Amino acid sequence: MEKAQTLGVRAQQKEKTRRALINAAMNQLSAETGFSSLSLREVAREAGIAPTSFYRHFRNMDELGLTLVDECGLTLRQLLRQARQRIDKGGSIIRVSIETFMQFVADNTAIFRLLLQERTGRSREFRKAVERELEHFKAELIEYLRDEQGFSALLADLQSDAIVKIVFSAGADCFDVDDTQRLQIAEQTIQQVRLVARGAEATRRAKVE
Amino acid sequence: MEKAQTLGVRAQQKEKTRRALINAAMNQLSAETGFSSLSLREVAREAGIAPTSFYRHFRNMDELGLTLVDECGLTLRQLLRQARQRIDKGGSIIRVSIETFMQFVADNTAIFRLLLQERTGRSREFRKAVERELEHFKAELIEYLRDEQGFSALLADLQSDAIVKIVFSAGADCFDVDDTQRLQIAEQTIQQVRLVARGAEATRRAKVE
DNA sequence: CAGAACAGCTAACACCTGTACGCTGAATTC
DNA sequence: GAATTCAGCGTACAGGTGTTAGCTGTTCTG
Repeated sequence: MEKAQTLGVRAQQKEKTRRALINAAMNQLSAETGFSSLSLREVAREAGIAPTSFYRHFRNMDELGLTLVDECGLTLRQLLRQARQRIDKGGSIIRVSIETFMQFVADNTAIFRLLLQERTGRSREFRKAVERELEHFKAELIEYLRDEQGFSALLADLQSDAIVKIVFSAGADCFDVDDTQRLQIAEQTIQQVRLVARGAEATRRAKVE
Repeated sequence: MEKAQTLGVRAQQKEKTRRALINAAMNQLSAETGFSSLSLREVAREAGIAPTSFYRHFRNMDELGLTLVDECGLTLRQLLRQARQRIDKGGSIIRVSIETFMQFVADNTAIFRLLLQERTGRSREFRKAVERELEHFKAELIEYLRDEQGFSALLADLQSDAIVKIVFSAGADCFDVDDTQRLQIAEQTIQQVRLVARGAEATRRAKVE
């Protein structure tokens, strides 16, 4: 709204169809097909524009894909940051974070699948982009473990890397699963993260003594 | 050899071109493209047969893909089982298993990528197939933790699930990486698995007391 | 208000895709 | 040795793909 007025009718409209393209891509992703086998023409069709008009917004499909990856990571991180603020009113940080994460996966299955899928597939550029997102999570977790929990830099790194791996893998487990099963997975993941935390704690003690 | 004689010239030749198709698919996988965007025609071309002859061996590309997944899981499991036997002559089971695993990933990058990629993508049937492979690993690990290490069923399950997640995620980290970096990743993974093991140990103690 | 900018369009291109059909020649069977 | 089986082939079709070139009408700019 506020930006729209300063943007002019034209740019406003352009942004609108850009969103339409992004949404169309996300919709087609939620079907059975992966991003790599989805076509410029079909995306354009669903967005309601001519195939050739696609190029007014993205140089090719890959550019659209990278946009999707960026957006997905961004919104997920925002969500988790909000969740962490809610913790100050009491509650386990592990539990709240993981439950938030799982809720995100359930709500945005298609786009989260893109994230996980392109982590191992497609072009190197895609993989780098996803890895960058995972690094963001890891970095925030490291900061927390070091500053709030007093872990050494090395142990914080090792620990958070393991946790990110466990949590994102658990996210992948949620794809073909109903709500109650998802809650079970969340519960299991919480316990696993606690396992790691406990191991790190034990390691710290062993080194201090 | 021994089977070839009883198999007849004809069946022998058929098996040969079947392998050619499988190898062709693996080769094309090692390029940049994922399995979903790889075409029957190109695979047939690389295998040196006419496109239509493909159907003499597989009903469609998906059937070929599932074959690939099965084979990959099978050889990896055999490798790990061999590794575990070598352990009896001394050496940490964690270290030997993970180093074997990482070596496999380095040698069979293309097909391992298929495994990880189809875990989150494509048809439900593919995902189920990959999940089945992961379950096999988990099951063997559970057995070891329960019988040899004396963990409770619940704790063994929790622990091995976490370990499989960590190790396979680490495998994904090896894609765009040279040999020395891969060794670093292996080292880090070993420490992380030990973290989990230590956490599980601490949990067991806490429950006993 | 004239002129530039530009999102979106249509038409057309060269190419690739999966698959149906029917044939051929060698291996197999009886 | 005649009959059958069947892996592999060539042809052909209908439909999809990305991308180029050039037009149109609206919005923005000076």
